Amino acid sequence: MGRHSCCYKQKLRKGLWSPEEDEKLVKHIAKYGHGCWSSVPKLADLQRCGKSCRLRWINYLRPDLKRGTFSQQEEKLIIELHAAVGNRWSQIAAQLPGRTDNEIKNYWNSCIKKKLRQSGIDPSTHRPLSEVEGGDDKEAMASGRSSTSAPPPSHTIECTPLLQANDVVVPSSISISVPDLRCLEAGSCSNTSANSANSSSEFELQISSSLFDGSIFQWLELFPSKGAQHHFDGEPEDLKWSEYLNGTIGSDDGLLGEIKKE
DNA sequence: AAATTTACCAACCGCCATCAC
DNA sequence: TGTGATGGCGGTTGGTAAATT
Repeated sequence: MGRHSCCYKQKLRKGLWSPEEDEKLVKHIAKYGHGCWSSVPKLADLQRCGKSCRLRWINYLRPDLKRGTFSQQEEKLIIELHAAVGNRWSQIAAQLPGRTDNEIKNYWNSCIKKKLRQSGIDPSTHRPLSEVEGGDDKEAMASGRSSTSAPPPSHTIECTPLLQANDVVVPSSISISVPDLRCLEAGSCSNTSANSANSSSEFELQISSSLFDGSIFQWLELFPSKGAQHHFDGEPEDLKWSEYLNGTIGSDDGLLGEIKKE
């Protein structure tokens, strides 16, 4: 396996996306949807591989992205979810409307980890550093894909409206049945049986939000082909795309409008 | 003011899962 | 059933802005 086949093709650009490329991609998706990602570059006249287009769209161009700094509540939720599911960023991102797994991952690695360590908590195990000292299976638990990372004993956390702060009304309740919810606050850890790797990995998230199913089609329903026209005609070149999209589309009425207010 | 370090984040890489043939 | 193509995910890298010396 290895590399995506389309990446072998010649003349594919890499690195940062130019505004022109962004525009092409957004226009194309607004008009046709992404369909098969591998065909997007050709149809949209982009010298990129489909994978790259997908990533760019998901992480940056999607109109339902929130961006900006994470709120306290979001941060708390990330920590809780990380304690529950480990480095399964996509699952965590699913509970944070408008945030991408990449964004959350970056935030985790650059900020939260540090904060937790400073508070004496091991970011991998969510246990007090004093308990974890010695190294052991530190990363093992957090690495989602590792077969040894099967989450431990089951607990349930209920997250009631967590993201209202930014006018984002999301999951009225998230019920997570997880194997061993690690202690989130130093010293409050009562359950230390963190190594039951063979415990059932039952994990279920119930989310009531219907706003972010991550579908371009949903977006297109909300802004039927209007996106392209409305946003690309005669706009200043130097406008940053993210701001551009978020700002303009977000200010539109409808569900996304509500979500966007920041 | 210049050099160096740190922090942040966009994007790439490689792997796995799934699907179609 | 086997194989290749594709989508998706998590880990990692590299560029750059900000902070510090």
